[in-house]
Amino acid sequence: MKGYLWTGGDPGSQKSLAPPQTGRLAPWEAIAVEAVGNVIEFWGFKRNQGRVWGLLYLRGEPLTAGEIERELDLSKGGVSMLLRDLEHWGVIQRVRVPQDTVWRYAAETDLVRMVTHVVEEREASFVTRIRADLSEARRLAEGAGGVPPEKLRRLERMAVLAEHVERALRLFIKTSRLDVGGVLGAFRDGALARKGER
Amino acid sequence: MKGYLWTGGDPGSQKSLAPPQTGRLAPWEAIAVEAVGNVIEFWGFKRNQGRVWGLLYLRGEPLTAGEIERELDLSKGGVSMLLRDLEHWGVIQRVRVPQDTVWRYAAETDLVRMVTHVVEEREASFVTRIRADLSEARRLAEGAGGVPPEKLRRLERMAVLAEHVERALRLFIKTSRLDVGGVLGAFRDGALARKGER
DNA sequence: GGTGCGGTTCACGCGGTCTTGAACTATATG
DNA sequence: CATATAGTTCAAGACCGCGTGAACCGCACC
Repeated sequence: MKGYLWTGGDPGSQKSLAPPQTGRLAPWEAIAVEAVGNVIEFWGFKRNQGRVWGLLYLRGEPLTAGEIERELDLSKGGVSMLLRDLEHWGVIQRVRVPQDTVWRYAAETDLVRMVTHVVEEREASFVTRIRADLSEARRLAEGAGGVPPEKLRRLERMAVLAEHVERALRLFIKTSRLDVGGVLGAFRDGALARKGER
Repeated sequence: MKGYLWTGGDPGSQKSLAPPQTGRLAPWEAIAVEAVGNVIEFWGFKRNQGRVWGLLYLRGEPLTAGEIERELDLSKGGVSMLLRDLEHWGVIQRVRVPQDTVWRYAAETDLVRMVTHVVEEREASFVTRIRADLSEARRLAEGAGGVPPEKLRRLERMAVLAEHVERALRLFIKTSRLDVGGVLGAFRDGALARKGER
């Protein structure tokens, strides 16, 4: 389950060094983190990737893998992999505190941009694949001979449909991007006074 | 209970190639059917639901459950359930051929409408859920006291983000609908004399 | 060197989803 | 009524993705 972080020492000797409270998440934190988890899962990523990002974002300050592991009740290995993915996608950042040796992780604020980016890529390749399949089918059908022309027409219509769906999708991604551009302004962290940036 | 008479179109097309030539799918059919399966799965439905619809659409004439079972190599029970779902969503139609006792199933042409509809429903309830969670978290956090105001602001920003995403989504669904409206015109079957009601 | 700890990798197992196949219902036919 | 065939339901099992936890790596400090 959890633990494994604790294996070495007795629980009593918690280093006062880092974590203020080793306790669980505050209820409101738990709810918010869970919400992010749901969203991210909905978009086709792993739920825990969302939870990790959510925690990092809510806390605002960089956390260590160990802290994340404890707060979200994940395994050491799991946290490692999740962090790797998130960093790879550029939605979290690995930071080093001056005279500390451990890595800490901080949330980038453009989660959304990353999501749209990855989704876009996924979508695009997927859609092209579909269209390729459909035209392949059409080629075969035409070459085969003996295929009633009205069936060919059906195939053709499917291809048209696919194209239209593709267009709608691209449009969505674009608008989502733009729409989110506005959000990022408000969303972007940093100076409290800074508003309406970009 | 449900179902309509198959006031079938031109008998000529029916007998030419239609007779239970129950071999395997033609290669081009297989490819096309598979493509539909992929699409539908991508949208969060079962792959086989897409394959069944695709087959029915390509064939253009109503097929029996047995034929579907054979062509797509599915189990009897599975076909039954798949057909039930598809019919329930209104993307296939149950038809009865005059002096025959078995049910046959024909593809409606508005697969896309159904997809956007179901997706819309799913999306909508999902998004509202998320927003409810976030405001709940915010309520709790405010009530708890001792929560740094800047954390409250983070929560708030997440809620804003959620709203924006929601807006983008609705927009997508709407445009997709419209976009597809055009498609349906071309997509709608003209080859067979079909009683289009709805 | 050795010990401790942060970090990574990966085989295994759990949990959830989809499919199967058999039991069962319903309906027609002689 | 017996028989056959279409259709439905559901428990059992195949399948697959994810997270776990142990083994492993590497660095720091003693």
